[in-house]
Amino acid sequence: MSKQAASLPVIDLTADTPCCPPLAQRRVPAETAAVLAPAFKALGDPVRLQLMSMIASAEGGEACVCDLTPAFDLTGPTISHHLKTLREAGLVDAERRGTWVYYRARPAILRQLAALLTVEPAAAA
Amino acid sequence: MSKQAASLPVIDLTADTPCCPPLAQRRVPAETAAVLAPAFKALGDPVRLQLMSMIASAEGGEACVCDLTPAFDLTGPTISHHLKTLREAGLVDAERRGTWVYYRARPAILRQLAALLTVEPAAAA
DNA sequence: TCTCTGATTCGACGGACGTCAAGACAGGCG
DNA sequence: CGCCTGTCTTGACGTCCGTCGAATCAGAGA
Repeated sequence: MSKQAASLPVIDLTADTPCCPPLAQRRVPAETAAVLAPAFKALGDPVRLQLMSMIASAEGGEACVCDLTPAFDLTGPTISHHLKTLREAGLVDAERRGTWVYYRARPAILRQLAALLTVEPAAAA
Repeated sequence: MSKQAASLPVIDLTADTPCCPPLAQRRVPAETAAVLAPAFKALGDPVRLQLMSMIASAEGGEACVCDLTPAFDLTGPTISHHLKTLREAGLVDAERRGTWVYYRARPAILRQLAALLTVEPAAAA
């Protein structure tokens, strides 16, 4: 899914307006599923889930690769690969400032994913 | 039948009490990531995302495999395989009634995943 | 009991994924 | 300029994933 944005029906994941009602409310159309599934897939790895959390919860809203890498028993290239996956899924943004590269979360898509998974508190009681 | 908990550090995904603060609020520990990542991974396929939605949004809260299968251009065994994946991820429950098998969503884990992805409306503006 | 239908399991195949070592690129500093 | 540090890309390897056809299992009904 490296070229996920290249030829798929585009849904603007950066928009602040939610594109989709909750998954449990209306059946998710195939095009929506094709666009959002890669984002869930990107979160479907323990390392990437932790990376995402470290970035999103970092002070100032951004985290340096140099702080991320030593938190795992993995090589630099592997962490870089996971960060690229998160980037291509639209979950984070990267910016180089001098020697270091900083990653920043994209809250809009996180909100969309959360909205999709939302279930009414009493819906299943 | 959810064997997903076979050898992992157990977090009770069926509990109604949320186990985790939002991903953007506190760094997700490795054990939590190891438990929740498989659930995201299970949703990381367009077919399973649609299956999940069809089940969760079905009237009566449950859907028959016989209604699910013809909605895709896939063979029965393939759909069955995807349903098994959702089952092992703890996202759905299956029950056989006579000839047919019915699937039902597990709202508790959906709520946990949604809670994990929650970001404060103004937190990142 | 035998058969028919619905659903799952088994075995196999091609492709994608996670990981690493080695090399390339970018920017700061003598 | 040349070196050093930090990050990314490349190429490779083994494993897991999505899909199918064929076989198997579970109930219903004649």
